Amino acid sequence: MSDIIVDIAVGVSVHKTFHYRAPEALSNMLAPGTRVLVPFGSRRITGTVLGVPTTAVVDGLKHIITILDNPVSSPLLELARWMADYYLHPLGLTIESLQPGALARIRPKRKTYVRLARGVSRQEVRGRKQAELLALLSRDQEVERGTLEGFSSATVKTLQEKGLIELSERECADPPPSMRVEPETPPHLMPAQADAIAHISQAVSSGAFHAFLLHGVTGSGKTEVYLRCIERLRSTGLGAIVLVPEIALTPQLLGRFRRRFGTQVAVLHSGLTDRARVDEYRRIASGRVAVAIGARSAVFAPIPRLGIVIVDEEHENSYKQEEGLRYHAGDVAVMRAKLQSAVVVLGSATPSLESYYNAQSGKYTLLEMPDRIDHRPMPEVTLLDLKTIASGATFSSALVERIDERLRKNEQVLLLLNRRGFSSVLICRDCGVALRCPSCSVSLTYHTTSEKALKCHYCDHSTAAPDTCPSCGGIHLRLLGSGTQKIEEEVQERFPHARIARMDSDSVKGRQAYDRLFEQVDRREVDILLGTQMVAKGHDFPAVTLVGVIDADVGLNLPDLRAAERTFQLITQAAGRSGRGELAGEVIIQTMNPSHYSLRYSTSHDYQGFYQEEIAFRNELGYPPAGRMARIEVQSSREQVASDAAASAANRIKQLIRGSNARLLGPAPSPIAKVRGRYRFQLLLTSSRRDLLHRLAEEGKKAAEEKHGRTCKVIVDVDPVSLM
DNA sequence: AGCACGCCGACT
DNA sequence: GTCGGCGTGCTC
Repeated sequence: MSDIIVDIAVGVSVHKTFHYRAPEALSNMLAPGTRVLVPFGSRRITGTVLGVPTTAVVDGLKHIITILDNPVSSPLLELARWMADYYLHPLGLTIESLQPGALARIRPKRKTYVRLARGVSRQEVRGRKQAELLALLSRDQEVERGTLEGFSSATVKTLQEKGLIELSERECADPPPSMRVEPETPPHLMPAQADAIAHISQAVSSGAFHAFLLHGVTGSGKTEVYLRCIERLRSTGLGAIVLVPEIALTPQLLGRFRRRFGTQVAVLHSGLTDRARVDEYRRIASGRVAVAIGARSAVFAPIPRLGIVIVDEEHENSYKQEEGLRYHAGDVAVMRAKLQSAVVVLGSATPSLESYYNAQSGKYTLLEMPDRIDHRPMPEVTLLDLKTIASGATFSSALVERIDERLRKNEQVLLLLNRRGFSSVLICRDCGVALRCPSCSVSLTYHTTSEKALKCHYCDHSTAAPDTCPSCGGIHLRLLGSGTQKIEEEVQERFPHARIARMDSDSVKGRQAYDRLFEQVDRREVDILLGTQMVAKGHDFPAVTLVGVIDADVGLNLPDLRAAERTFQLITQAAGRSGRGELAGEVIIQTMNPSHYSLRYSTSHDYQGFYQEEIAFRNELGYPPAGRMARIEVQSSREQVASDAAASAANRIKQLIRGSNARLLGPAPSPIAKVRGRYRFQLLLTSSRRDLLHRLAEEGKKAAEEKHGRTCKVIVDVDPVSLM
């Protein structure tokens, strides 16, 4: 029999596909999406069948080695093609990143099941144990071997040999051991919630693609909307994907989903072992799961019949993958829904400018939930001008008074300072030099945890803090700028009887610590919770009645087009943690810039106002969402190499750009010019046309690579989020 | 991305 | 005399 030829995307960083031979007998097992093992040079690598090429050179083709299981379904293959094209990433690698890396390695768990042999009439047996087992099986039909307690293997074996029972081995269908499920009584709905549910469910039942932006203020009950929409979906046999920021995967949120959907929930998060992740993946693919919930990569959950994709807190930056395949899970969710004729719901109290823009243009349907549940009031927000209080003081007297008041009333306080460590700079008073990271162009942060150390927040560099200036030998070293560690000390001094907990990436390492801290706050074992942006994200702490923002200006002056948007989101989200329970909430924001629009609109809970002002600025400069953007970054351990390669990219782009509406910014050193010993230069491209932008980015990349082949790394980032 | 091939420095 | 540095070219 002759061979067929198939087109294969290999899991290698090459922007083309390869042809392989396979016996014709296997042709019906080589549908597009089939995963295969192929020889590639001197190696064996995995690849994915794309189809049968129309024309092919027949000479010198190698044979496929084996066919792997877990094919990529055709909508997911289609999605991968779109992503590879949109994010300018090799198709083979893109496909591989849709599945857990360990999928091919880890075989499904198999268990042995015991049941009565078919067609055998009841027979008397001599052994008492044997009779018991037969009785058990005639009642329970089929039992997993491992659960048969009190029956020896001899009993089972004898009955099997007599032909009275049958053993069969297969993949176990058991859901993973779950927490106790206590079905909760769903709360009654606000009219705006009912309205949103009706719109979304109607779209789901129409069976056509539809995108919604659910703009609901903090505490308006967005999660309940998601739960109800998924509940309605279940009767139709369709499945759901719920994306949440990693940080929001708390026992609180998972508990709510598990109470509603029991074992029909599959959770994918970064803390899973390879085995657990693969098991969950297979369980989802088998169609036994109604809801797959997880962070960014859960957008690829292989739900067979997809009805709805929900992206909670869609404005969160963590939806953007910042390495390798630089996709945005929210955008991918919209495309996936489109390809599977499903509905996508993007939910947020502070939508990204991009999403609100799409809602304004009619691409998404806007659903508004302007009120908190049970008509609870929005917290009252006060801006405090730090310029009017004693310089160097961390706390205004107003904030101290308010904290005191809450402590007396036994209510909880949440304090936000988006800067970790103790002090952001250690500076020499004699020569003025600040201690900097040897591998990155940033100053080192002073940490007091365990030993007094200077740490870099961009690489893993860490040294003991010196007593004398390494540059001039001076002994007058001074700490400038406060982080959460320092504030924690100050708070403890000012409120010696308060129970204080700190929440930042230093104090909360790993999921367990995070969950534990959460439960402590829930059980009211903490009076003051202090932390970085971590404390502001999506949590529901009903006893918090005061939120204090210690320094709202952190991040406001960064050289980043989204600095104002990020500040507005962070402050609004932090403020939204206040007054979610029965008691009214209050918010105090300390700032040097009380007139800044991102703070003003945040104070009045005015998203619209903020949007109008911000979009005007974006329009003027052609920045997203008014225009599309791509970023090219050139990295090298040699500054000159990076700079030269970036210049070549710029020259090539300038030639191509003439007469078009595209614009080039740069090349310029990245705002953080060196990270981990690598110098970084970047170019920003803007245009209203995506195809043009793609072509320019590709050409720029090629030019940079031609100039300095392997000594530099060139990254293209389509729709960049971080510009640092 | 890897891995082989290839052409120049300090070691048994 | 070789072991191995990493520049560059290719992988059906």
